[in-house]
Amino acid sequence: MDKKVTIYDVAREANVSLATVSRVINGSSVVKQATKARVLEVIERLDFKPNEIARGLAKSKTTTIAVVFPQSLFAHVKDMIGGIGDTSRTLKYTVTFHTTDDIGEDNMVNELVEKLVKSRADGVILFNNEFLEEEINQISKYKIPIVVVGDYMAGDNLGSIHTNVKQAIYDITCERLEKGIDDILFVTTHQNLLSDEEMISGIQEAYAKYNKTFDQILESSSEYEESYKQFQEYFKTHKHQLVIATNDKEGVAVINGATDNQISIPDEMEVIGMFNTTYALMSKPTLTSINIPIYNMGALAVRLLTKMLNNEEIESNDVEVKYILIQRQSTK
Amino acid sequence: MDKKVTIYDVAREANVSLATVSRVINGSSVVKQATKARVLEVIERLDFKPNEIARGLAKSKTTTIAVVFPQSLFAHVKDMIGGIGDTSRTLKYTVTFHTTDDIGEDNMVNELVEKLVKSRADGVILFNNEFLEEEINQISKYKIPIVVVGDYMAGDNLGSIHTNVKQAIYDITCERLEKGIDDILFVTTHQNLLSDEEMISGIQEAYAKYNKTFDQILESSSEYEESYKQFQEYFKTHKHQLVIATNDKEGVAVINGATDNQISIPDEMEVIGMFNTTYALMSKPTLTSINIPIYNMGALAVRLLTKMLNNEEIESNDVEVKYILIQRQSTK
DNA sequence: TTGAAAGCGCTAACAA
DNA sequence: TTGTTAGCGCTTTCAA
Repeated sequence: MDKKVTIYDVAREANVSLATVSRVINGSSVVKQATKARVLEVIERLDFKPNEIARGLAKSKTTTIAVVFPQSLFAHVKDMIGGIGDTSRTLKYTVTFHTTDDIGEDNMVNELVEKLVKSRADGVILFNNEFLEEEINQISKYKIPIVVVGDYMAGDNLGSIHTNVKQAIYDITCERLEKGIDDILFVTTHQNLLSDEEMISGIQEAYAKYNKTFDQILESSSEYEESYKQFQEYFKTHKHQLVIATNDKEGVAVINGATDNQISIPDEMEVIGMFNTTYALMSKPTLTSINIPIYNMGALAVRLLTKMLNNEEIESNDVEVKYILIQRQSTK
Repeated sequence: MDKKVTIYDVAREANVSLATVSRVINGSSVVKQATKARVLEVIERLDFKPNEIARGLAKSKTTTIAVVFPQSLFAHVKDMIGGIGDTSRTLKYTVTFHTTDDIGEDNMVNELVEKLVKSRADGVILFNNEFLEEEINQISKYKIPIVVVGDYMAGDNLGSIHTNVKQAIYDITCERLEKGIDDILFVTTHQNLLSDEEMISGIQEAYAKYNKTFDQILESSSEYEESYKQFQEYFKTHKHQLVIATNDKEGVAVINGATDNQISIPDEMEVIGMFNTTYALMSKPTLTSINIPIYNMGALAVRLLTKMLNNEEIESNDVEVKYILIQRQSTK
């Protein structure tokens, strides 16, 4: 076990050429059964594990996909990692993770691309974030296939997995406006997996339909503690009929902040969160939330990307997944 | 940009041998300034990015570290990823992620090791889990350095980052026993980042010190929804003076389950969670929790591993990090 | 200070 | 069905 055993060792021991060994480990069908058996026996006996690096060099393919995301999006990416991990495992791809700061130092994107290119990842999965466009531009130069999660995107060597949040928000808003409820607050944070611009335009279009204009947007911290404090203050002097938050953590902060000010939820004020995370289950009252199939988005991203890599048939390189509104106690 | 530019292209363009180019990109000091400048200019102009795969093959080093964890531990690993990502980024290491099932199929560990060995990762970071021993045994055979997070471990090519939870639990328990509080319930889940055996022995030793025996242990689901239901039932017929949970999610489930049964916290029952996560801030009352510096543990794991890889001086390959009890409303 | 050349461990024509 | 051989793109002696 001391010296790494190579394909040469196997070849010598099995009395065949290394080409034959290579054929065996790559499942070529031309090898005679007897030879194959002999080679396999030797591989087993010597505990030979083909060096993926050497193979990568020879084939100019690494069967590696790079996943890139800003730290702040981690909470969302987290649930996706299950889907990404499982799928890439069954598809025999290795995944490398690259996190970026949120600070957005000037050369951050450059550094990232440098690393991606050097590592010769076959493809990359990106998440909707404020530097997305820049990232795509840079990476595309090197013809590396990209799949973006969280925003609509399609093109050459470029696909995406997304969900129609705009529609979701539009529907919710229309439903309230229909009932005469029009004091809606939209709460967002700096970084979000799903485009908050889309969501806002969803609300706006709904308002427009009822000949009203919408402009109640509040930005809060992605740190629960901070946004909770913010809402504790905020609800001393404010109250709305409905609050829509871009994620459950904010939603819970709203519930707790409002409750501290004796605002009764959902009677006086309704709250809706997003992503249907564990957070939504913990609050009192529990939080109504838009469920986004995060795990699936991860799985689909890997699936789509590998299809692109292997030139498989692709129905659409711009995949939409369905959301569902999960009703809980924070809405009527 | 179409054909990948290689070191040959640079060499030709700069009128030097590829050895010289190699020296330049590896920062060798022997190259004449003028030559170096010329080469760098060409590198820039051609946008040459050295192929890490080829380099890996030539040097038999990949500057890659593999991080392996079971899906169920993700919630904990999540916060560590920041530390792992940041540190490996500054140290110029690439990290690959490998998740394992919790099902623990027979050959799961074998498959994992197969992948690790083939990928020629320089080192691996493992997390405390039920298959840890098996994983270590298998991986060690290939002389791949390992750092374990979450449990004490030391040896040849083996280090660890851990925290003395046993002491933490021991202290907490003693403090109560001193006051005559001896009805303590310990709540654990199937998989945990920190060894619950350690924690339990911490309680037991405290009890022993007071000539009592401890045996109130409850296993609950790692799914909040399930454990919440479990505690809603449980506290219909039970009550304790103190509940210690192996993580905040369980702690919140306890608080909510008990509160539903009109058990007043902390007056009638105290609750302590672990890891000091956002969950602990959301509950009402907020949850007292043992803060474990998760980010640092990730950073330290990478640091220790890279030291092992580069034969740097190591004070101890068994690093202990400090915990702190964060007092909140769920304890008196 | 630089260059020539032999690997690193594998794949993939091309021959046999 | 198998073997020979030329790469893949870099690092690293050894000479010059």
